[in-house]
Amino acid sequence: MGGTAEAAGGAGAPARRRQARGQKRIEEILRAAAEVFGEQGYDATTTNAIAARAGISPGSLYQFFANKDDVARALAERYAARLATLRAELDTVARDGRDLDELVAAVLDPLVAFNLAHPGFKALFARTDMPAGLREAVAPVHAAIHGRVAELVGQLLPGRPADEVARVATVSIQLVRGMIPLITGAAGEREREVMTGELHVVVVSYLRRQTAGAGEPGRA
Amino acid sequence: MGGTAEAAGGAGAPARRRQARGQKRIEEILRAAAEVFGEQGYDATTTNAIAARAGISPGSLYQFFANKDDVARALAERYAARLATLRAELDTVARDGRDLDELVAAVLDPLVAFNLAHPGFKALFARTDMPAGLREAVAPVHAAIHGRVAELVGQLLPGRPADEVARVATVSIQLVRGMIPLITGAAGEREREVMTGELHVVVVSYLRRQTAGAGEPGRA
DNA sequence: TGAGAATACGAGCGATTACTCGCATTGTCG
DNA sequence: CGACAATGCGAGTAATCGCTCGTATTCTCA
Repeated sequence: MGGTAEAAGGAGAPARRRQARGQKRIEEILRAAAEVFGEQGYDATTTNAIAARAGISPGSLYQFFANKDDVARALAERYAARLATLRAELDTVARDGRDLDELVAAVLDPLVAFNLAHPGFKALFARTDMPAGLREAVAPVHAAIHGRVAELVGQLLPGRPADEVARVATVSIQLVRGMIPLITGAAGEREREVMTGELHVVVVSYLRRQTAGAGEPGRA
Repeated sequence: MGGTAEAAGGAGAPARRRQARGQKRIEEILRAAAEVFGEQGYDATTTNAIAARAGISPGSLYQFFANKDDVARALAERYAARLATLRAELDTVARDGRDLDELVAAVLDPLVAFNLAHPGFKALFARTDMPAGLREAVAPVHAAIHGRVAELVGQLLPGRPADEVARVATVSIQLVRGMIPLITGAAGEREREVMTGELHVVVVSYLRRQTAGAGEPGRA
């Protein structure tokens, strides 16, 4: 989880023994990084700014992280771990034979709440064009998220071929990624709720069309 | 339209007389910028790279554009002009009382084709987090696009309050912006067609739900 | 307690980038 | 042709940024 500092080369990394102080620093750095990423975006964020926000020197940051991408990777993995705790609940809800509305709400509501609680999340995941380093850093987490969504979609569309399920999952994720900025960037609480409702409508409408068993994908 | 070079300060700009050679250079610079923006993204694109792609020196670029953002602004306006030519056709289609499928197709198909033909477009418009300079540069064009979509949505949802129409337009645009990378980044022609179909399904499903006259927006 | 490891610092290095400037060339127009 | 403006060049400049390194401090543990 916490930072692959000092050479990601898997072979002979001695893996220095962290002190409690070091673990605390890592937490502070990641918290600071999340803040600045959320405020400025990934590209505009400087490592010195992260260090300053964390109240440490630039050199200290590099005691724990190999480079800027490594900070992003660690932060992404941290987010993935937090999201993973939602998984159990989701599976439970999915197995209960509720209607689509409740199912989608059970997924979207915690997800929206997560995005509001962690402003740095969208800076790492909700971008359409990423610099190469960032893309590689978050790729595994992206894949994990897609896998989980595909599981849910698979339960929703039983008997569909795997590539179709994967496609519906990809599109669903993209819909959420596209709408999240409208929600997190909403002017007030009221507008945020309205936009969250719109996201709900969008996803439900799309999935309903899929469950309706349209034989040929795409338009008539 | 073509580049606000040399001080955007509105007052006493002498507006130098362009020679034919200069106009040609401006075209070449914008073409080069569109290419590099499309390949590298806005942040990663350097002004020197644009100049090199255009086959000119860095200094010559600044003969015509005040800075990097100014290039983006000029390119955005150029795109806006091209898109404006589609407007007349769209209005014609909209007034004919066709069904929603055809209407959406009439909007989306040229739009997808436009994105495929102009790879730099998405670098300027399909981003969720933009650096401040780029946001300001493309803001007017964004507003213009939103206005046109709102017109279409207004014809589709007669009698709805303006803020509702505006919201449906915003969401629709966001759906397209979110899905475009899936289409332009598709592996082959087949996948691209499939993803275009999915975009069509998404937008039609969403709009159908809106036209169905759901009294309260959002979820039940 | 003492030795070695982990943590901490922050000035500054090397590389990159947006942009400039002095000067040469080409076009315009009387 | 001659004067002036527009175009063109590309090495160079100032600023920024990711990251390093020498050194000082704190912690661990035998």
